[in-house]
Amino acid sequence: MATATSNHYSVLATPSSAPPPHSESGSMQQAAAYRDAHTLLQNDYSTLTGAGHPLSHAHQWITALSHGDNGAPWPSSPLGDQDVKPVLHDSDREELQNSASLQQQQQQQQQQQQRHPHLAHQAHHEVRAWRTSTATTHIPGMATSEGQNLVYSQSGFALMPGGEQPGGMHHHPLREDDHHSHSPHLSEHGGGSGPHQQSLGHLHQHGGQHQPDNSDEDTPTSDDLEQFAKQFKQRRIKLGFTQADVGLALGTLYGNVFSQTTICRFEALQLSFKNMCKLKPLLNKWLEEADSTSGSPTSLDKIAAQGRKRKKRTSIEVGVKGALESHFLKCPKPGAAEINSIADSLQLEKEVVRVWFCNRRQKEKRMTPIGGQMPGEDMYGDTPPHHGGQTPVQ
DNA sequence: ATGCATGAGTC
DNA sequence: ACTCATGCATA
Repeated sequence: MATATSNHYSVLATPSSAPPPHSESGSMQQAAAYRDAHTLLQNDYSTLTGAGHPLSHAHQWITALSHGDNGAPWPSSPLGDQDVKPVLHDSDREELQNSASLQQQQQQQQQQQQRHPHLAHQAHHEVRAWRTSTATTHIPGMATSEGQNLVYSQSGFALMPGGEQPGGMHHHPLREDDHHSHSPHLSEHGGGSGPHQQSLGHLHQHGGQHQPDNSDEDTPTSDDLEQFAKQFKQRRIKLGFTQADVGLALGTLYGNVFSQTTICRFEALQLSFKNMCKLKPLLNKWLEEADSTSGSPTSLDKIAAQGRKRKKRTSIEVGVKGALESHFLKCPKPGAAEINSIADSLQLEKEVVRVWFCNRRQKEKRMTPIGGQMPGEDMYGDTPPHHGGQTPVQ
C-alpha cells in the first residue's frame, strides 16, 4: 500500500522542444522498417532535438507537417463535427492531450437507462452481450444509440483516393437509443421472443422500413468487427508495425493520434461497440495505405507524450481489490456516502475509490468479457441471483 | 496487455 | 457525479 496512497502529482519539466504541429499529410509513409522505435515512443523522446541520430528517428512530425498540396484533407463535415486536432504551442502541452479526446467527446455519452433500481444485474448481461451474440443473437439496440449525434463516422471518407470502400458509415438514420436497453423485466427468456431483438447486421426484421443507405458499410455487426479486428492485427504484424506505430500513423493520416493502448484494445475488442465502429474505418484506411506503401522507404516518427501533471498511478493491493469487487457486486453504483465509507474502511482516497468504480463499470460494458469468465458468469462467488438469460432460445 | 487517471459532455 | 473515449504508466 505504500505506493498507493501517495497522491502527489509528478510534474515533469516541459522542455521547450517539440513543437506539436498537427500534421495532416496524406501520405503516410512511415516506418516500414523500424520496429525498435516503439520502445521509446512514450518515455524517451528526448532525442527529439537531435534529428539526425541513427536510432532516433524521432520527430517526424515536422516532416509530415510539410504536406505537399493538400490544404485540407477533410473540410468540416456538414454535421459540424470533426476530428481536428488544433495546433498547439509548446506553452501548454496539455492541450495536446485534451484535444485528442476532445474531438470525440462531442458525440457520446448520455445513455444511461439502467438507472432502474433493480436492474443492476440484468444490465450487466445486457451490455456485454453484444459480442457474445455473434451468431445467434445480435446486438440488442445497436450501440449507435446516440441517435442525434453520431457524426463521428465521418473521418476518412472524404479522402478515399482509390474509391475503395472506406467502410465509413456516414450518418444514417438510427433510431433512438433508450429502448436498446431492455424493459424493466427480464428481456429474454426462453420462448419469449425479445421484442427488441432486431438484428442490426445483415439481418433485418420488421418489414416496415428500409434502409436507404446500404447494408454493411455503415453499421458493422459485432461479428464484422471481430473479424476485422482479427484481420487487422494479422496484417499489421505482417507488415511489421507495432500497435504504437499504427496509432501514430493514424495521426499522420487523419490528424487523430491514438495510443498503443487504444489500438491494442481495438484488436482485443475491448472497446465499446460504438467506439469500435468509430475506429474501424480509420484503421481500415490505414491498412490500405500501409499495404500500398509497404515497399517504400519512409521515415517514422513519434511525438510521444508530453510531460504533464498526472497523478501517480495508484496500485491497489489484491486484498483491497477483492474488497472492492465485493462491494461492486453488491452495489455497482455507490453514492458519495458509500464511497466515503468504503474508502475509509479500505484506507484509500475517496477519489481512488470513485475512479475504481467508474473503471469497473466501464469494464463491464466492453465487448469482450473480462479475463475469461464465460461459463459461470459469476466472478467472485458472490453472484447475485440472476439467471444467465442472454440467449433467448435460438 | 491492463490498471488507474483525466476530461468533455451530460444529466 | 456519471458515462465514455482515451492514454500514461506499469506489470
